[in-house]
Amino acid sequence: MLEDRRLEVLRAIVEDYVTTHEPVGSKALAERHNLGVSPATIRNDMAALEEEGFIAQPHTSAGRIPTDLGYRLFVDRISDVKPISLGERRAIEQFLSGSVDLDDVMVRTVRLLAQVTRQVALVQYPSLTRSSVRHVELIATSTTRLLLILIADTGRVEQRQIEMSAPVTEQNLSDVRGRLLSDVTGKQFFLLPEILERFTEKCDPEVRAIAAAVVATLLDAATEHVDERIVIGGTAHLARYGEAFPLAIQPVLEALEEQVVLMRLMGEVATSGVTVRIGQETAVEGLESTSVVTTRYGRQGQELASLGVVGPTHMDYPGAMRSVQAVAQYVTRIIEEQ
Amino acid sequence: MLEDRRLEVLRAIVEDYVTTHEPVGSKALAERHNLGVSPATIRNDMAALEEEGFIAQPHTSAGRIPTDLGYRLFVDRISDVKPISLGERRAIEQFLSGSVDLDDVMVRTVRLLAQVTRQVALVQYPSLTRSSVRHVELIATSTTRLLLILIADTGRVEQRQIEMSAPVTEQNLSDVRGRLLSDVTGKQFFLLPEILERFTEKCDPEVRAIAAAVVATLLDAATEHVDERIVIGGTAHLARYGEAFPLAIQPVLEALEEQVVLMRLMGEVATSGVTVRIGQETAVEGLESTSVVTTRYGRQGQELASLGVVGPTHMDYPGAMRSVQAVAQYVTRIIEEQ
DNA sequence: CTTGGCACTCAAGCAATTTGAGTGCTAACG
DNA sequence: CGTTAGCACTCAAATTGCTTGAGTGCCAAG
Repeated sequence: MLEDRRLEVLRAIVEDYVTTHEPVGSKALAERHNLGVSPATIRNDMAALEEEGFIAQPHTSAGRIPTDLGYRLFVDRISDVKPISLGERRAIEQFLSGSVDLDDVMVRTVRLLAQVTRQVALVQYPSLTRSSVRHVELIATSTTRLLLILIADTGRVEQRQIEMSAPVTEQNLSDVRGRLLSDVTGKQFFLLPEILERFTEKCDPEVRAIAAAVVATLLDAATEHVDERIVIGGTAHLARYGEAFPLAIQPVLEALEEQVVLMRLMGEVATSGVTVRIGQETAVEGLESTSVVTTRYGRQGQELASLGVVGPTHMDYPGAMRSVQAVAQYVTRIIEEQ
Repeated sequence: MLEDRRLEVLRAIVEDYVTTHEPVGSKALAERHNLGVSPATIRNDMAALEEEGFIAQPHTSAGRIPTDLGYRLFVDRISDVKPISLGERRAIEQFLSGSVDLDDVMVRTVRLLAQVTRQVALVQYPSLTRSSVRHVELIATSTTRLLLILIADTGRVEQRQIEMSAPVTEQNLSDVRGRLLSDVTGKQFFLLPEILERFTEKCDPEVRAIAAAVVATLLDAATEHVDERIVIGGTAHLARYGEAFPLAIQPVLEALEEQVVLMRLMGEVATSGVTVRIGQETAVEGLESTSVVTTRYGRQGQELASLGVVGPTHMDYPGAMRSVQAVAQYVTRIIEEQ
């Protein structure tokens, strides 16, 4: 009972602080939320919450603001994530429909997410390793130059140049292409190393050089740095929290330009549900005063990649979680159509 | 003679202001640059320069800062662009070499440019219209679904889905593919509408449906929104000019997220040499207090696209022009190897 | 356990004052 | 005529002292 009210007080503090961005005092709380008790009682609760580390005072004569721990508790136990409205569903659907290719889907998604959450949005390209080969194409662009094109069932396309030391005949190329196609089409990318292990040996001696080069390039293209493509959008929203806040934007922008950081943010995500990392939990230098809300997208049990938003720790968590989840659902659907 | 010294004074003011970011006074000028005259004389020159609109005073008791017009004069008549050092050449070369595909080249270039200029960098993908068809591939991913892949000689790849209402046989597809390949390979993209005008008619009646769909999609992919891909990097540098300056970063970030704005910045560029647009000259809302330094890249007379940097009007123009030009040269070289 | 009362703290805002960098003007100089 | 020293003047920015009031913690009464 008493515990319950304390949580209510914390919720009220978080909600108020998120909207006003100013420390909230006991009086303001009593007025704005009908907690049914006087400011003095709220002060007692606040003292307890502060003792437990959920809220803090910037200075003696100020109100309280939630700590990272406070936000954590709020997210875990207090907030309820409402489903998005029909209007929002429609808006998302409309925004994402009519994409011409995967790049287009990614760009639209990141814009959409940035717009609805009013935060910085991140969208990772569908993982190659987790998808299957739709098609492989092998083209001679000159007698000694080949172009290998990989197409995944997500619509993702990778291409690599191959330089051959000896000229290649169309006949030989066609031979390799045919074998390759029948071996790998429809297979999952992560199985390719195994599948192609004996590919070269099984070829006629005269095409072995080609086969070897192609297999090497293909495996390289299918595994190397391949899940690293991430699109960012909405960075302008960072500037909104002008300088008033401990959120200095330079380190944040810097962190978001680091591939390693992005990979960490998008990679370490629970396979189901929405992941929220608050402040220090991001474990990234420069993002100490931001929170990251992410989720995976792609068919259940076979998630392709992650998407999410980055914002100040005093963000609207329920709203962000809601939007991230909804967008992930729609992207999943769109990608499956590709 | 007298005119000469005035220009020297302007140069000194620009150089000092660019490094210190503070209004410069007559005394400081006399000390730091050996102009051979006393502060009083410099004051007279400054009064004249102010009269002509090249410099201004933020307030009565402050030094002078260059106006946009002042920077203009500085860029046009005063600054000399030194060639880059051997070390820098090496660094650029090393940074760009070893790219695996076009996307990689673009990403590396934008990072490089942002790093050396310490500004926001913009790099536009090579224009399709200005390049030629290296290869076209047409693949059935199901009986009624085709995938069209366009490969330009710049290494750029575009792909589109085609939905057919009736099933397509491999035979018919192969027929269309063969005709298409022999018609368009090696041709410049902007000639395609003309070249393919009668393509469908010339086909056998039974493949006309396919031909029509393919031609329509191909022309669409080759012309529609196709030069709009621009990569941005180094936005963190914007935050460096903290809030101290009239350069509020939010409008700048917002502008840089607008496709239309980017196109305008990258599009309206002289075909040769480095273009500098200062302050208002950018003609973009939100970029009034920034300057844009751009140049085209790609073989002379057949430039493929633009690249450049965006920074505060009080930027190091000679340095930026130098770097932009040097990077453009190297990118041209790299792209030709692709 | 709750609440009104009250003394206490301290950031933030305001006004008054000082400081000094930088200017424009004038008169003298070569 | 261009240059320069001298000097009065201006005004942003920094410093200081003061006031205000939001918000607190604690205590005693309900």
